[in-house]
Amino acid sequence: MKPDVYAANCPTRQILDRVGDKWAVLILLLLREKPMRFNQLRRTIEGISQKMLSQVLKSLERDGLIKRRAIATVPVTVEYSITQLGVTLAAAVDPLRDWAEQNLKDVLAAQRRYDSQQKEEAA
Amino acid sequence: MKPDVYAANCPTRQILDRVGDKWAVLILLLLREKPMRFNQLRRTIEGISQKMLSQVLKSLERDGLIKRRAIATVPVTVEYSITQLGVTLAAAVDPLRDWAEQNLKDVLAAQRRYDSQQKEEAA
DNA sequence: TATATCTAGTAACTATTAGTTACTAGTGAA
DNA sequence: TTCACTAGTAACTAATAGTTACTAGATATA
Repeated sequence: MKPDVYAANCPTRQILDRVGDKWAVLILLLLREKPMRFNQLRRTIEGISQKMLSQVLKSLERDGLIKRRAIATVPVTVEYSITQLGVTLAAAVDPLRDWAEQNLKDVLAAQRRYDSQQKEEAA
Repeated sequence: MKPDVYAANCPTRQILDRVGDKWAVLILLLLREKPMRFNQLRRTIEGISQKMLSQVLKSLERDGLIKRRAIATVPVTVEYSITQLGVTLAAAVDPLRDWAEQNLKDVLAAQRRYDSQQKEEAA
């Protein structure tokens, strides 16, 4: 049976929503490079708050995309790393990032066209 | 110069955010199949409200991913269709949808594992 | 000896966004 | 006469995102 992403109860849609999380994707791509600690992630990802980082890490761990390892140092450090499942998701995100980089100019141009059109109509 | 998606001001991140929009992706994939009217979209995509549909259609049009065409019928009908740029974005989203369909079981299993683990620790 | 900094978060609060519901106006059908 | 259809918009509420202050124990700095 083929899943219908347009049905509200479709679980595939839940996963698309999760990928839609702006921070989740960034964290996943970062952890693919190398494991990182909490504050290390916070410093690297500009604009993320402690709360959101904590929240998103938890949900990524819940989904089996990353794993959390507490190391008995003083103070305790926690290392986050990507799982095999996470690696495959990150790979599926790559085409999207590439698209964004390649088509950024076109999108910005379209926005400018649209905005000036709107201004004209308002006048 | 390589864009840094981890920098807050990176325009590529803006595009990732837009793709992150749960409704936008669904609409894009639908319009790739065939052009559709406003209420037709609303009926097909379960759970979307008039307001969100209107909002998302507007921003997709602004980004040059879809185009809007008003047809002089009575009452006026409006047809939305995907642009060439939109087609390329939809293609970049495909691997993601495929990933979701293929790995849904693993993700749900990971969630169950995590949740029962948490319950244990709470007890 | 105080003071600041580091660790990984949590709690309380505010701001922003998502979603709900009712409404527009003109026409055709039951 | 009342309902349904078209494509939205406006006002409101609910949910989520983001901000800020705080925890506790140790180490470095002045």
